[in-house]
Amino acid sequence: MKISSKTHYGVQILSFLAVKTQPVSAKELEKCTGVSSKYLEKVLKILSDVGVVTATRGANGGYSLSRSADEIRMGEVVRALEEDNMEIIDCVAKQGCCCPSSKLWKKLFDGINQILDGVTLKDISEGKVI
Amino acid sequence: MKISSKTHYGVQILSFLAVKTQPVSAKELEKCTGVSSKYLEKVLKILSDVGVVTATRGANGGYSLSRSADEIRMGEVVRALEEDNMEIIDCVAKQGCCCPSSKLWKKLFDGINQILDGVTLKDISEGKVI
DNA sequence: TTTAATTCCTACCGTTTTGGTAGGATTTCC
DNA sequence: GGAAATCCTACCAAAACGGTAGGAATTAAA
Repeated sequence: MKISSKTHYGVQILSFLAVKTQPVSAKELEKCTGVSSKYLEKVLKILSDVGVVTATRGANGGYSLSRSADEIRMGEVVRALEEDNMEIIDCVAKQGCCCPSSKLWKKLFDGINQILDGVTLKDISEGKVI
Repeated sequence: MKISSKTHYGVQILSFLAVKTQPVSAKELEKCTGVSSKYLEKVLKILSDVGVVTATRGANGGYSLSRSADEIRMGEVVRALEEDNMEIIDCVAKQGCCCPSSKLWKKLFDGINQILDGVTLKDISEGKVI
C-alpha cells in the first residue's frame, strides 16, 4: 500500500517538464532532483513507452511532454509507473473470485483510480490539488 | 500500491469470525482458508493487539471478534495489517515536504482511508459493499 | 566526417520486504 | 496431569525495490 519512489520521481519529473518548452536531458533532471540520471532514464523510458513523454535522441535531445499538462491525468501516470502493481490484489484482477472481501478491494481500486484520474499534471504544477 | 496477502487473509478471517459466536482456533481457520495456522497466528496477533479480535488462550480457546461486526471499520483493520506501510509515501508522513506532488499523495491517502472507513465488517460479511 | 551529447538496451547487485516455517514456552480447560 | 490452544523468537527463501555499470545506437553540430 505504498507508492514506490519510482512513481514519486516520475511525478516530480513531469511537473518539472510541465514548465519547459525545450527537451530536457536526464542529466539536467539529475541536477534538480538529486536522483542519478541513469535511474531517471529508466523512469522516463516507462513514461515514454506509455506516451506521456516524448524522448528525442542525440545531441540537444532530451525529454518533453507529449501533450499539454492539462491533458495528462495522474491515473495514467501512476498506473504506468506502478506497472502491474495497481490491481491492489490478484483476486480482483482475476475473474470469478467469490471471496467476501473482493468487493471491498474492487471498491478501493476504483476509488483510487477515480481520485488519480481527477487530477491533471497541470493541477499539480500549479499547486491546485485540493 | 498493492494490498499484501496478510491483509487479504486478515479480512477473510474476520468475515469468517463475524458469523461465529464461539472462539475459533487457528487450526480451524486453516481448514477453511487453506493458509497454515502458524501464519494465521501472526495475522491474528496483529488484529488482537489492535483490539479488533480477542484471543482466548488454552483449551477451548481461539479467536473471536472484540466488537460487533458493524462496529469494525475496514480502515482500522487494513491500517493495522499494512502496519507502517499506509503512509503511501514518506514525503506525506513527514512534515515540511514541499514537493509539488505531495498534495496529490495526501489527497490519495485521505481518499483511501475514507473509502475503507466507510465499509464495516458487517457490510462485507453480508455482501453489502457497493 | 568526426565528435559530443544524448537516449536505449542489457545485465548485474545489495538491501528490504514478503510470505512463510519451526520449535518450544506459556496458558487454560477438563 | 494431559491436551489444546495462543504466544514468543528465530530463521529462511523468494521477490521486489532501488539502484549501478557499460556500452550500443542515434543525432546535431563543428
